[in-house]
Amino acid sequence: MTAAANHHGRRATTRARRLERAGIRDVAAAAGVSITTVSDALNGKGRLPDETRTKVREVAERLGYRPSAAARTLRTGRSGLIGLTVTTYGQEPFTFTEFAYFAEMARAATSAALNRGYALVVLPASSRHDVWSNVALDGTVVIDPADHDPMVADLYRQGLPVVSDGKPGNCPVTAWVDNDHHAAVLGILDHLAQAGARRIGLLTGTSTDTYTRLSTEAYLGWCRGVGQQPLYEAYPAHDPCAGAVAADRLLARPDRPDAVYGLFDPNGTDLLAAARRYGLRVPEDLLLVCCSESDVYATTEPPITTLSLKPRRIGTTVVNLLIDAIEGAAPPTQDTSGQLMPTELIVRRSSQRRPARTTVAAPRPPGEE
Amino acid sequence: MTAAANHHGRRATTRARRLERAGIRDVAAAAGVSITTVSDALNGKGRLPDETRTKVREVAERLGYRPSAAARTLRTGRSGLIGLTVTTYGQEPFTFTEFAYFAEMARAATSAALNRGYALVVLPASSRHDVWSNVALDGTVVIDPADHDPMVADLYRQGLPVVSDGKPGNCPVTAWVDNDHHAAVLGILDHLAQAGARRIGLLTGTSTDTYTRLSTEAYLGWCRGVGQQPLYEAYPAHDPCAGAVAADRLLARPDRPDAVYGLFDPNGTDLLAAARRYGLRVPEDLLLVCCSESDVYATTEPPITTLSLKPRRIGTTVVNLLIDAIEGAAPPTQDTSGQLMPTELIVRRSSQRRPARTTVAAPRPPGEE
DNA sequence: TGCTCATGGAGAAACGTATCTCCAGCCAAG
DNA sequence: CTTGGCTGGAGATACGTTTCTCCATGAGCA
Repeated sequence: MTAAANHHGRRATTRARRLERAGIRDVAAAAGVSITTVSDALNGKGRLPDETRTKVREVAERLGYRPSAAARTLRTGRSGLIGLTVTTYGQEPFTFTEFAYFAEMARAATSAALNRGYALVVLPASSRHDVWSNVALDGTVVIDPADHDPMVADLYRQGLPVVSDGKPGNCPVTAWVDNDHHAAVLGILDHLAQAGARRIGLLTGTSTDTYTRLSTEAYLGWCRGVGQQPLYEAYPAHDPCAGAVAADRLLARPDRPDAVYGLFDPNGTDLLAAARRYGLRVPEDLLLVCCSESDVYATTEPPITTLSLKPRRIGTTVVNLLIDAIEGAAPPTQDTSGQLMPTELIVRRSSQRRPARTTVAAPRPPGEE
Repeated sequence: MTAAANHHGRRATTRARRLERAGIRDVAAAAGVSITTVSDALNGKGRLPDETRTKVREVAERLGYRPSAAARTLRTGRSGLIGLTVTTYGQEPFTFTEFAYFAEMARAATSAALNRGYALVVLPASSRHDVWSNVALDGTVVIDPADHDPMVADLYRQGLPVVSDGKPGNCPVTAWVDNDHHAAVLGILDHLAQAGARRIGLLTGTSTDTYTRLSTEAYLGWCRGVGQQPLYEAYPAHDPCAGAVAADRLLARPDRPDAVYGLFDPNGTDLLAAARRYGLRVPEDLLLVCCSESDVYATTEPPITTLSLKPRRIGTTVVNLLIDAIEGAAPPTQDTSGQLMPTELIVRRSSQRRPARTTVAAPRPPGEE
């Protein structure tokens, strides 16, 4: 008695109880071949004549056979699943301020993964350890890991490939990708200075993530270099209301800036509203730039110059690096390799001061134009 | 010789080859108990004194034991994974126009799933059959299923619970949730009429999805009811450029509407821009409402009245219904049960005509106020 | 003493696949 | 006639759990 027949007998007795899906054994029995042959035929392995292959495939199709992903994963050690880890504030996954960025990035990452036969699982960075351990991952993408992130360290220790979006603070990862935030900020400040700005302000965040830290440092360094007094307001970026308040505060200062760069997506509208309250015209009295992926800034009045972090490119790169690591089965190297991606400044009217069309006198005449 | 010891011996010989994670057998051996005891201790089952439980847990912790999700899934038949199926246009998952809606909905769905111990897997609705069959799902959420959706039918046939966001055209699902689009559109049209509108136009889509169809039908029905000539322009909603063109076309008509409702998120800015081109003031010359989840319409000039579909509530409901079906193990009933969720109209200045503050004469005096 | 129960825990059978090992048959070359 | 290689395919094992079944022990009770 063959194993298949044996199984079939057992299966037949329990069939009445619950609806059972056809397994590889059923296909083997129906095709009159062994399990090995079925597996080889369907997976294109082994040495089989095409005749046998097509016959097995027909039978499998007829029975509506779907291989068990769980069994395959158990056997091969590969699940085809990639974790997408997002930072959480409170109950919600991913922050409000990073919303557009995250959505674009996740979309690109999803596409890239699917193109290579993987699927993405969205997981929270903190807590819910139960969920984490319940899903078999081949690797993980971490967005904006915190300094000394315990979760990342834990994953890495388990031998799981980890690629982060954002240079990791102080935890080992297989690889990382990040924007060149330093260069981006310097570029914006130079752009504003060329447009005539003399006192450039910054709207920044209070959190310690890499993006905020690097950007603020670049700003301070630039100020030091050109001898400008730093003018900035920081607020908790995850609080959507705090941004408007901070924007107001920045423009209410006695040493009011004549240009502002806002690090977060909603800063553009917040600053525009604040400027309106103080009767400041943009760009005549106030130059504006903010970091955003949203295209609403193309249609605001006036349109606002934005810095795009190109999240699509980042999402694609991160996933491809991760899958390379998974399939290369390269043991995570000690010296983690990083990659800096360029950003894109989309110049619109809010940061361009043309020869005044009206008779308005700018706070300072554009000296270095 | 016990099975554990036997295993341990075998394991020891191969240890040198690859880094092996501790399995349940290793924990059992180290704790001096059986595999059964370890499993029971860690899962809170069986009859064990607390003493044994804590000891086993300590040993497991010390060895860094992580149960294999694949093995557990294979054994229990539950993966804790829920598919989130998104429609695709071309290569990209989820459409551009549904972007904010989808992002919010997905976020809520992710939270809801995690709260109940499940994780979400993002999957494309079309093609990539290989990826689909490679992941063990407990159930699937389908966003906006197409009429006679073959994928949904296939999933359902396999006995997998399927819950859809959007009333399914003609395919069986376990349950569905949708907004009351009919009531929403009627509410908006009444709102506009009360604000003085006499010729309400509609910016709609050319696709056949439920949302577009129901909304358009409601509009046409309303027009018939009040005896207004329908004024609408339809465009392919997945093309971001086509919207601006359609908005322009609608306002360029000889029988130009004095109020417009736009079905899609970008319609608000598109219509505002078009109105500006034609020298129409909002709301004095043109009342505006659009369906959007974006809060940028709170800060446009003027702020635009929007209809929110409350995607968060939908995402949460859909996931909870699905998990109920999964855990209730209720066999999918033939008579699929649906649920209508209310929408929310956020009234802003663009749809309100107050007693004219300036000396402007509105196209028609607000007769029915 | 003999019987019943409750307690604590061990053994072993699955779950459904991939794959390693090995065998039978056949044909050609020595 | 023997040997060796190639073809087509069968058997059996392992992946790491969960869980069903069952046994040993000791206490309580007649």
